[in-house]
Amino acid sequence: MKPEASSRAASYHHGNLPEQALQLGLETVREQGDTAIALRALAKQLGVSAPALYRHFSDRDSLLAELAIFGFKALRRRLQTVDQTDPEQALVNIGLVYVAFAQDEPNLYRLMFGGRVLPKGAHPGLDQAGRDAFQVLEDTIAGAQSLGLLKPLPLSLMTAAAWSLVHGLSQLTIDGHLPLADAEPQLAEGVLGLLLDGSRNRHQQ
Amino acid sequence: MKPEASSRAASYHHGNLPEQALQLGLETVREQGDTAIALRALAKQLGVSAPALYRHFSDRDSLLAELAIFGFKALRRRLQTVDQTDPEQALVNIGLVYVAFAQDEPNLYRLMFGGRVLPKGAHPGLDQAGRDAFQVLEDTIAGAQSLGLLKPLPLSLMTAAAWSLVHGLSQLTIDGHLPLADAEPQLAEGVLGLLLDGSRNRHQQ
DNA sequence: TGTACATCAGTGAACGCGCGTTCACTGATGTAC
DNA sequence: TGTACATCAGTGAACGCGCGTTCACTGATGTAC
Repeated sequence: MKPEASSRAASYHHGNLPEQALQLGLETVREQGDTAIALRALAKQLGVSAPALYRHFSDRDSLLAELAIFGFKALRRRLQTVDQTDPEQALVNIGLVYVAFAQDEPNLYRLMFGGRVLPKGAHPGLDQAGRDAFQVLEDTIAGAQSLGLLKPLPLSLMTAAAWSLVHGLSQLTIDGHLPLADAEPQLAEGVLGLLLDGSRNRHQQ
Repeated sequence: MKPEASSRAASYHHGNLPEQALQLGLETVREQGDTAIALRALAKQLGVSAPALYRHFSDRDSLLAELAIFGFKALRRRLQTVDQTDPEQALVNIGLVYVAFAQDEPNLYRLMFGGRVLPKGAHPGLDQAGRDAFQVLEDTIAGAQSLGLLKPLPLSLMTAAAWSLVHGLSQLTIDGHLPLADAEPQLAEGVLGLLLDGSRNRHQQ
């Protein structure tokens, strides 16, 4: 058992370097974006030599990947808070929650979907975390579709449309191209409503 | 008049350094992304000293901004090629052209919408170029709306929805999260169709 | 047409910087018997 | 309970690097008269 693992750091053996490195890395990303992450600077702030980090992260990209994984897990958790009892409401709400996440965590969201950083496939854990988050969205749509609420089009098409819309709206708002949610709170709802109207099965009932 | 401006460079006075720097910068972005842009490296490749570039660009960011402006102008030009005679067809086509542009120029598109690079407002010319491109999209929607083809909702809402969708679809495909256009050519059309259906004025005629 | 001068567009050298990463190492911990 | 040993998690020093940017400068060009 680790001696007082969480409270005070041991002198030589640090005890929870990886956790603290990720924690500090997360704060750095949040405040200054992913380009501000530097292993040397991180180590210095943690009071540890730079090579020590290489015990726990094979290189800078791996640390960034772990931060992105953390982001996807957080996103997934947020998406899972959406009440699924009313499938149609759930569709709108999951979109709103998605966009709200991006707006709460702009820099983390940019890292997750940076594109420049870490080509897909380089970090299997990252790809999986992304798929896991995406899965919640897809399940919600599949649920509504199985009840006949949505057009009988391929699920992949419906989810691609929904994901594109919320992702685009997220990016454009956090980059200042469109007004933020708190500036125009009904924007996201209106936008989602348009897509939902187009996805609805009108021949039903 | 400049002596043989386009053909051969003068020995001391270069003649068209800024143009060549942008040209080479553009190639670099296209091939390696915006993070690969370095003024010193650029100067070296152009056979010129690094400080020479500072005659024409106040700093690295200004050069990046000019490349992004070029990108927005190119996008605008592409969007303007869309035939506007049938307003409804134009809506779909402008979306397809938008996404095709991003897929043809992934790294340039990422620079234009990077978010990390150059906070909005820092480069007035860049913001203007972005608005100019966006304007073509908005005009197309306004045209269709004025004919009563679309729901009588605020234009800003309709354009936000359309832009979000095409932007999101662009980003997700160029980053490998969704299949590319040539892998699944009908995806973009289907996605756009869903939004269009939701935007149509059903009480008309 | 010629000349003085301002301006423009380059130059080489240097500043100061922090970066990622590797190396050979040492101190601390865990484990088998 | 004690000891030998493997393993783990740190260390300081160094490599090699290219970066953005500033400085004082010089060569080339354009212009007024």
